[in-house]
Amino acid sequence: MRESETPEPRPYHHGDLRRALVEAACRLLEKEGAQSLSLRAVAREAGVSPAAPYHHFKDKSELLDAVAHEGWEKLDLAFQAARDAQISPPDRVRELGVAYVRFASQHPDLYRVMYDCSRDKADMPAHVHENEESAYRRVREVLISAGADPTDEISLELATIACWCAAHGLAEMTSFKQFEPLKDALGGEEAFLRGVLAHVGVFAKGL
Amino acid sequence: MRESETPEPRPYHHGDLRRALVEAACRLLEKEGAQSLSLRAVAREAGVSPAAPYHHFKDKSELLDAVAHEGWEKLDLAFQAARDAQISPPDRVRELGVAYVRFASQHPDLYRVMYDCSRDKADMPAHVHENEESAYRRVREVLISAGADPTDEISLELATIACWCAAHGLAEMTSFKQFEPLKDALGGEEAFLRGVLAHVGVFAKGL
DNA sequence: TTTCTTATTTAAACAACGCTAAGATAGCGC
DNA sequence: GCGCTATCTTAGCGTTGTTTAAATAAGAAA
Repeated sequence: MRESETPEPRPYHHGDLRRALVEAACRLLEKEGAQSLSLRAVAREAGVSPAAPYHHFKDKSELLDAVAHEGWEKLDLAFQAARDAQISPPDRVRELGVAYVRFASQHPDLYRVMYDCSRDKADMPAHVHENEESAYRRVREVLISAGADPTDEISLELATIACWCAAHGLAEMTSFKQFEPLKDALGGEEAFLRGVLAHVGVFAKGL
Repeated sequence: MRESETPEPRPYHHGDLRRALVEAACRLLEKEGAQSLSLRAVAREAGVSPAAPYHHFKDKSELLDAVAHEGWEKLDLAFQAARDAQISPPDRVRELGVAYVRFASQHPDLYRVMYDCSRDKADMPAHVHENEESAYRRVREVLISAGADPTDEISLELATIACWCAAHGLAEMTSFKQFEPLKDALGGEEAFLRGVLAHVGVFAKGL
C-alpha cells in the first residue's frame, strides 16, 4: 500500500508487509510443505514478530485465503497455453483438464491450500466460477462449440460440473503410488493424465 | 473417571481404551467437526488423561488412521444396497457412485479424515484397492460386464481410475453452495448427483 | 520546528496443542 | 507373598494461534 516512487524508501516500518507475508508463505509452502506452514513460521520467514501479521490479516485463515488467491492466479497462467492453442474444441477441453491436473501435481501443497480454503467456505473460488474469463465459463463455452445443446442450461451446467469434479479428483489422486506402474507403462505422468481424462465423458467427447 | 464396578469385568484399567478412543473420536467428529478434533479432546471425551492414548497409538496420525479405517467400513455398508440391487451393470456402476458421494455428503468430516489419511501416505486405502471384494475391483468387473474389453488391461484400469476421480471430486464439491439453485431445480441433492455422474463417460455408458 | 494522531510493529502473555518422561497402579504368572 | 509388564496419570517441554499493552515511526497540523 502507498508505495512511494523512490527505489526503497520504506514509507512505513516495513514497506509492504502484507505482500511480503504472502510471498514468505508461498516460499515456505514450496520449501517445507503445507504441514509446517504456521503463522509464526511465516512471520519468522518475513523477519517480523509473531503478532505483526495480525495488522494485515484477521487471522491465519485470511492469510491462507491470500495465498490461495495467489495460487489461482498462477493456475490461470498455467492455463494460457491450452487456452491459446489452435486445436479443436474437444481437444481444448482435455488440454485444460491436463493443465489443471499438472499444475496440482507440480504444486501439491499450494493446491492443497487453494482447495482447503474453498472447502472451508463451501465455495468455489471466485476466480474459477464468477467472472466472464473464468475457466468455468470457458469449459462451458467449449462444450457448446463441441456440440452441446446451448439451450439446455441444466445439462450444460451438469456437464461443466462433471468436468471440474473429474479434474479435481484426478488432481488429488494422481500422486497415489499405486498408479506408478501404470504411469510407467504409459510412458510418464502426462500420458497417464490424458489416458484417464479420455475415459471421462465430457473430456472425451465434448458432452 | 473410572465408572464404578459395572456389570462388565474390565480386564485392564479401562477395558478396551483403544476402541473407546476411536469411538470417542468418531463421536467428536460428528459433533464438533474435523477442525476441533484434537488428541486431547478425544482423551477428554473418553474420560482419560491426555497421555493415555499414546499407549495405544504411536501418535495422532495413527489414531486418525484407525478412525479412517472405521470410516471405510461404514462406507462399505453404504455400498451394500447398490451392490445387491437387481439392476443392469451400467446402472450399478452409477448407483455405486451415488452411494459413494452420498456417504461423503452425509459424513463430510469423517470423509475428510478418511481421505486426508490416504493423501498423507500417497496411498489408496487398502479397503478400496486391494482385496477381491474391494469397490475398485467391483467397478472393474461391472465395467467388463457392461461391455469393456477385458483383455485391454490398461484401458480398463484407466476407466476404473476415472470412476474414482469423478466420484471423489464430486464428493468434495457437492457441498459448494453455488450448486444449491441447480439442486433445487432438479428436485434435491440425489437427483443432482445422478445428473452429474450421468455426464461422466464411465458412469454413463460403462466405458 | 513541535505536537498530535494514527498506522505499524514488538514484547509479553494466555490457553491449547502434540508429545515425552517419570512415577503410580493394576493385573498376571511365579 | 514376589516380580513383571502393561496401563494410566501427573508434570512438563516446546510450539501454535491469538490478544493485550506498550513502543515506534510516519504524516498532518500547529
